Amino acid sequence: MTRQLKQTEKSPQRNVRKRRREIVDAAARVFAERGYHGTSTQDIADLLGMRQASLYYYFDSKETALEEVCALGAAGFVEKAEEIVRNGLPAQKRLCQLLAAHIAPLDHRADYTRTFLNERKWLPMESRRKVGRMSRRLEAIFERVIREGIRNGEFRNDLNPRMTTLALLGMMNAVSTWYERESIPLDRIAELFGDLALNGARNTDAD
Amino acid sequence: MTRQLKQTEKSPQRNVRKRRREIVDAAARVFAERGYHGTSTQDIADLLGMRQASLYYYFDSKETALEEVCALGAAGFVEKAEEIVRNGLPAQKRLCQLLAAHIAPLDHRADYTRTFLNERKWLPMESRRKVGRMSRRLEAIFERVIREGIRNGEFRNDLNPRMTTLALLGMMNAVSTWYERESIPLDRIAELFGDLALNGARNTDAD
DNA sequence: TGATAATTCTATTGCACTATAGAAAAATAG
DNA sequence: CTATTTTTCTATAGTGCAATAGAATTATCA
Repeated sequence: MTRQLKQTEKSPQRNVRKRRREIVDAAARVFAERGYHGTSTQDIADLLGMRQASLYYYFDSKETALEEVCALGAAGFVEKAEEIVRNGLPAQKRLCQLLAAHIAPLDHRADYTRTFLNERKWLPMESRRKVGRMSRRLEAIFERVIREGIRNGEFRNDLNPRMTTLALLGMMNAVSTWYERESIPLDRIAELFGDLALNGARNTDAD
Repeated sequence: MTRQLKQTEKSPQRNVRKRRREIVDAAARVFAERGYHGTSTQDIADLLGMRQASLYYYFDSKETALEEVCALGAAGFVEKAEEIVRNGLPAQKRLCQLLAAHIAPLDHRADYTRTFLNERKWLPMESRRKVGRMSRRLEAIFERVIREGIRNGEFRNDLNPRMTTLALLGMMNAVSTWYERESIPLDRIAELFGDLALNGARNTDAD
């Protein structure tokens, strides 16, 4: 009896997990659309056809839902990047892969990534620091690839790894703000951005 | 008498304009800090040491204050750019000047530019379209300089002017999110970003 | 089926917020 | 000094919101 109860409390049933995830999905959608402060828990419930108060069976607070959305959003960026950084390819190639991998979730996980990018600043201290650490992990990956490229001569040795990282991430993150308006496929964006980052705009054929 | 009254209504006294501007300044500050939906009119009043209701002597609504902040924020970006685009210098030089001019207000008008960049999406239709037009004017300036650079051979002819513009603006706008943390002067950022945009990361001295 | 647990519901509390009304106070002008 | 205008104030209406309490419903399982 005690065991049964404990198990129920500690590891929620499959159905609870599933429903919880549906709610997080809905939250991500409205948070991305109207911002955290601009959405009411009623908005989330409406999207699911359930009552506002019923949400509190799954979440302690609106803030908790934001934490979950942001954590998933951040994870979507970091996971693939950690794979790429270790794959042993040339730094140029890895950098392009990092750019492509960073753009991808801006599309197929748009609600999560947009919420992570724009709304994480409203998280309470503790969880804000947590997603902050994930951000820094991602930045460190970019910096590491750039440093390795400089060391082995693929990249210019006067490159500032930190600023280059921030420039590239800013360039990529902004995609989420305009790519719905601009009719251009994501892989083409990745291609063009990779080329711009590696070669710049200047025409080197000129005399 | 009628003349006197009309004058009072149509062109507010110097003091009214001045006080109005103080309120807009305060609004910009809290909007930038806590977001539009995250700030109350009480927050704005607190910053000025006045009563919340007194704000309504100068503004019809919180929304009106946001409109004014965003309009000023947008103007700060466009004005200098329109000067630069016509100055007849080589496209490479003009592009670097555009980048530097775009970074500048992110510092000395930080509250206005951050509010413009992050909060304009909450504006009502009409004024959102108005600041949208200003954004497009700025983008058009970047695109024009890039096209001119391609035509005269300064830039690679396979450059995509639209995507390059969006890449560069994204890169620059992101500065507002991190430059307070990173201890690096703005002119150095402009220098590094200009160099990256023109020359890319690749080491062209390598064999 | 009937008992127990899981899930969703109705109803409500209490608070924070925008905006308005009109009085009070301060500034300005005759 | 008095009258008038400008500015700020107090007080409050009205709304929307997050969160809680506890009843009703639905699912699970012996």
